[in-house]
Amino acid sequence: MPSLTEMSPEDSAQFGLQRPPALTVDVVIFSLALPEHNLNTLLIRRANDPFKGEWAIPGGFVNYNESLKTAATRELAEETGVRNVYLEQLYSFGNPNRDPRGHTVTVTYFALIPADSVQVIAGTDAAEAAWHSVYKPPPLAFDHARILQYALQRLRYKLEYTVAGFKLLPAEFTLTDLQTAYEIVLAEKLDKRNFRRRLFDGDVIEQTDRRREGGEGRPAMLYRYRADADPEVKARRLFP
Amino acid sequence: MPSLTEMSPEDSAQFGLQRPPALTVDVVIFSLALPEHNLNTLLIRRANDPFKGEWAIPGGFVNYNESLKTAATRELAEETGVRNVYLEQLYSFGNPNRDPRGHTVTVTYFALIPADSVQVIAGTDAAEAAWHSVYKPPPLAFDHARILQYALQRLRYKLEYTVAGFKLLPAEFTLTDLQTAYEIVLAEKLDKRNFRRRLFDGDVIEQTDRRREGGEGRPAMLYRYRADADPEVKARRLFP
DNA sequence: ACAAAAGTGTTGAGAGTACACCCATGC
DNA sequence: GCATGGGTGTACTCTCAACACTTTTGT
Repeated sequence: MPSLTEMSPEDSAQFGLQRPPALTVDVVIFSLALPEHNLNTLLIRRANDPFKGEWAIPGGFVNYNESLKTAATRELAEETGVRNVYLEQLYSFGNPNRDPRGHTVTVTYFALIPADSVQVIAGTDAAEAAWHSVYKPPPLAFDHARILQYALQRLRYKLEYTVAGFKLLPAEFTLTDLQTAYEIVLAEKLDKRNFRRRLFDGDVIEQTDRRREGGEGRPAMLYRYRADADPEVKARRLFP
Repeated sequence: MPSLTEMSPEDSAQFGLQRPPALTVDVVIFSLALPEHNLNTLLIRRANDPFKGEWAIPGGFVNYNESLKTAATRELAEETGVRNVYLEQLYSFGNPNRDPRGHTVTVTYFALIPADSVQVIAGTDAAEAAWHSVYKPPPLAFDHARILQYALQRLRYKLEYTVAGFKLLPAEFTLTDLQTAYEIVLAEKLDKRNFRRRLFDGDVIEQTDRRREGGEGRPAMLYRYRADADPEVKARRLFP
C-alpha cells in the first residue's frame, strides 16, 4: 500500500474524499439434521430491500476499528442469535456488480455447529432466520448461492482430511452418528470398520463410560473429542 | 448484509456518513533464482511514510467498481512493471492496528512467475522494486512478514499436491530444473526417479524435440506443460 | 579417456480397501 | 426369542520409498 504522501488521486479517495467499495462480512453456518439425514445452513430472510423476501446468508458491514472475525461474530449474533462458534475465513468476493446497490466487497466465513445446539432467533436486521437444506437451497440474494457452494466444497475438503466432523455433533456422540455426519456431508456411503480404524489411528477421540440409552437395539458407547489432540490438518487424506 | 432501509447507525456509516475501514490489495510474487538456489519475492521500498525506507509487499487501494483481482493486477503493474501473471487469492487480513495510520483491510494474492521472465521497474508509487530472498527477507512494513510466511506456506502446500511448480520456470524446461524448483521451495531433497515417475503419472507435461545445449555433461531434453492437461488439484499428495 | 550431468527399474514395506459375522439390548 | 442397531479382524492390492548403474555429450 502506498504511503499517504505518495497517493494517487484514486488512492486518496479511499481515505474519504470519494467513496470506496463498502466492506461486509458474511457467515455460512452449517449444521446437521440427523433424523432427516440432511445438511443445513442458516439463512435470513431480507426485510426491506431490492431483495425483499429473498433468503440470504447472514452478515453485515464491518465497523471501523473492528477486526473481520469480530464483525462476522457480531453480525451472526445480531441476525440469528447464534453465539460462541469458531469461525474460519473462507474467501473474499469483490465483483463490482455482486450487489446492485453499489460496489460491496465481502469477506466470508464459515463455521460448524452441533445439531440442535442453538436456538435461532431473528434479530433486528433480519425479518426471519431459519435452517435450509444445503442440497436444495431456496433462491438466494446477491451471489450468495455461489458463496454457499464454495463453502460446501471447503467443508467437504476439510472433512476428507481431518476429523473436524465432530464439530457438527454434540460434545458426546456415537461413532455411528459421526459416520452418518460424514456420509451426509460427503454424500457418500462409508465402510464402518475402515471409518473406525482411521478414526482411532488419528488418536483424537476417546471413549466415555456412558452409553446412549433409549433407542432400539444395542446401546452405543458415547465418545468425545480429546481436548489434548492435534486439532487440524493431517497431510494425508483420511476419508473416505 | 442488511438492506439500506434496515441499517443500524453503524451500518449507514459505511455508505459515507462515517469512514469505513480502508480496503487494499497486496500481491506476493514468487520467483526462483536457480543459479543461487534461492526462492525470491518481489518487494518495494516505501518512499515517504511512517515506514519510509522499509520494504513492503506491493499493493494499494481498491477503486470503486474495480474487482479485487483487477485492483491487484493494476497495483502490481504500477508499482513493479510486472504484467500478465495469474493471481490466486490468499487470505484477507483486517486487524484494526495492522496499519498505524488507520484501520485498513487487505485482500492478499499470490502468483508464481518464471525465473528472469520480467524486467522489474520501480513504478510511481514505490521508490524501488527488487527481488529478495524469501528465506532471509529484510524487515518488512505492516504485518507483511506474516503475509509472506502465509504465502510461502500456501505455495508449499500447492507444490506438494500439484505440478504447479512449472509456473516458476520458462515455458520449456528440463526435468532437473523442475526438480530443483521443487527442492528450493520445499527445502528438501527429492529422489530423481520417484520425482519423474510421479510427474509422468500425472500426465501433465510432454517432451519437446529440443534439448538444452551448451552446459557441461549430457544435454537434457526440454519439456513443456501440456495445454490440455487438468490444471489443478490431485486429491493425493504428489511430492515429496 | 575422463569429467559431468542425464536418464532409467526393481524390490520390500506399509497403507488402503473390500468384506461378514457375533453381540447386547428392548420388546 | 426375535428384531434392531453396535461392534469387531483379516487378506489382498496398490502405492510409496529406497536404492545404483549406464548413457551421452564436451574437452
